Amino acid sequence: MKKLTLKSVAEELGVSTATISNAFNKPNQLSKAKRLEILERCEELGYTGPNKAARSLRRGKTGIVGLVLANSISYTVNDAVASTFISGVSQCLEANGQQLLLVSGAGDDLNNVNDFVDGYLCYGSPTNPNLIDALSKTTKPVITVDFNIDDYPSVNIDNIEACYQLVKQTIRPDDVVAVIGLRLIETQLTCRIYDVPMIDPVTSISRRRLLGYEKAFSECGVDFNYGQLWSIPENIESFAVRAAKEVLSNQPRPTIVYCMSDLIAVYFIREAIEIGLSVPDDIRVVGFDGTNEGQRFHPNLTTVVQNSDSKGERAAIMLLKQSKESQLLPFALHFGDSCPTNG
Amino acid sequence: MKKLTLKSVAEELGVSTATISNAFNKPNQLSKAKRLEILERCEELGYTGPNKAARSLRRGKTGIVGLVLANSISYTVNDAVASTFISGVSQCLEANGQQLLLVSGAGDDLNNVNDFVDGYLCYGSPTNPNLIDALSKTTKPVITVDFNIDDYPSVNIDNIEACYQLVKQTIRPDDVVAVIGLRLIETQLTCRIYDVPMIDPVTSISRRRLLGYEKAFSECGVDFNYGQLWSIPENIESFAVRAAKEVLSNQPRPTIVYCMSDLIAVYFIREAIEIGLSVPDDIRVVGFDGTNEGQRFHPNLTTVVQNSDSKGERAAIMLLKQSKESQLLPFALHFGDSCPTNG
DNA sequence: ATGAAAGCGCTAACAC
DNA sequence: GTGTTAGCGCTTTCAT
Repeated sequence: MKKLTLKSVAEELGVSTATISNAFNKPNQLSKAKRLEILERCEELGYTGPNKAARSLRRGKTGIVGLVLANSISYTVNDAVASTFISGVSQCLEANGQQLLLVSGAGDDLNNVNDFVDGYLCYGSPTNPNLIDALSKTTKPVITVDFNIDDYPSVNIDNIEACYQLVKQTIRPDDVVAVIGLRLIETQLTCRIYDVPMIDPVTSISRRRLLGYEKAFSECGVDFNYGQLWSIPENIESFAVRAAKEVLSNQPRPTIVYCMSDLIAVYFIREAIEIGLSVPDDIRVVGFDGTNEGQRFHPNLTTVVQNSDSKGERAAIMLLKQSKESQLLPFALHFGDSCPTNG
Repeated sequence: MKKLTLKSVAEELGVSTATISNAFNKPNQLSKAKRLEILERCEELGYTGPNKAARSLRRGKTGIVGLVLANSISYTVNDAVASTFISGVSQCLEANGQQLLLVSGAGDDLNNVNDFVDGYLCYGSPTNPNLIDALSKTTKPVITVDFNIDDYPSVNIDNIEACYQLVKQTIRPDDVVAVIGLRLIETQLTCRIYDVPMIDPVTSISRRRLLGYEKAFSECGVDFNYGQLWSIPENIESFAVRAAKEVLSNQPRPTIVYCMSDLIAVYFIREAIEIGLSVPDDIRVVGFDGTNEGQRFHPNLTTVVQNSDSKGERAAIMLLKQSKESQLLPFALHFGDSCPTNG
């Protein structure tokens, strides 16, 4: 069987390549009858239409969107919040006939993908800073989410305000506080943060959350210093459990713990129960994200519900519409059994 | 700034296009000195190397692998088991410099992706049967996972045997049994299955699991008919909760429930506890998959642990190595608190 | 070791 | 309405 190309098919049917191309791409450039006949004969031959790779070379559009993640793909797809974001993105892309290429945030550059994508969505600051550089240099459109690069349009929630409100509505004057953050510093360690310089707030969503907590602590007259602040490098069991154990064994033991993800909160509660504490009676625990698991969990988490899928959808729409205006999305506080309001 | 192409750069440097190409692709086709000089000048100009899309047109390889999912992307990335599979795939692909393109199992065809990928990984039978057709017709290599298409190499676990063993080690002679399956029939409904024809075992992993349960029920002399069999269309809360409620309100109430996913089991237990039952004292619950959440959950699930990430890794390796031999991967039974062994 | 030229498969501009 | 042709950016013979 000979290779099926526009050219070979055109020869076979005795018409020019342009006519075949038009039959597939520009219906009103030729008579309906001829068009239908061509399409039918093509189907007989097994020709499913012009080669998309070649078309993209000519047109300069591939129909593929690159989604640059903060971390490796393998880590990211197992994170409930990120998955929900991807879900929103893909919903929009599927509806618009665009394809989704996942790009690791741990890669060195965009060389292997840049020529295949029409634009980028970036979900969180890539761990490899080279990528930020590559993104700020590319000629393709870029939308950032949960962080910013240069003047690219972005999608965010007001993390500072969310955390501020969360503390305001849960803290009590005599509380001993602990905070478990996520990627507050660039390290692969679970550790307490004393006077280490943290990632800047523009890049780091966690840093912004911390600013919100701190503002409320200070307004409420609650002691908080960086000996009460832990950071874990990734949102996974091993790090979360380790941090939980450290926090729980600290003296005086905290009476309320603010976790920068629901997953951290879930593991924290598990560890607290393990050593015989009652949540929320002995220790109150607050999450962040509003994941399904946090709601399935017992006790159900007090948390900030952010709609990660609509974040994804918005970002994708912005990219497809070439919108230049950044968006600030709403959030909602949810008060579950892990920490009642102070109201 | 003029456009940077192999040609424009070659002119700029006063050498031929082939030389530039060789400098990037075939180091030993030219002197080290010249090569280094060219690379340096290219970097100065901001030329990062030959356009990958054009290269792929010429070479016929893109470095992109298509991962065809059973369902929509948005559904799949939120499924813990599927995410773990994707994780394994991406780990292998990242290590080999390949890119990952996610393809919805609900799409009509592969036309928009086929020319951009070097081959396909298929995780579960696509809901749109057109895709199975498209896959069996493509000239690109295909590896299937958890199901089979024609003679393409595949990766599976022995679902029949796993379920057979699971029942054998948990069932008691006087048990009243219920089974909650996943996609046993093609419908969007949660329902009991009486005499509806189910999807065939070659395509359906759930059907094979059912065969394993049934074999053990029958060997153990436990009654089981399709009035005790429910099916839900997707592995999500709404369907799982509905099925759980139906099962729990059935008379006589089951004493043991086999769920075809850990997620179903988790929701089932939640519902059981909700109506005042004790797990495992009043009702025993068995899952399938061995997800992290199932182990975080209280009570910890009895389940079949399948290593979804190594499944993904194996499948990806097979595709990259062009291996033609199908693989059967091991599984392990885990006995948690949701259902003790009968031994 | 380097350069010239063909062509991967297609689309857009223009000619008829 | 249909055909001819240039060229998207590259790699690969084949000469030199």
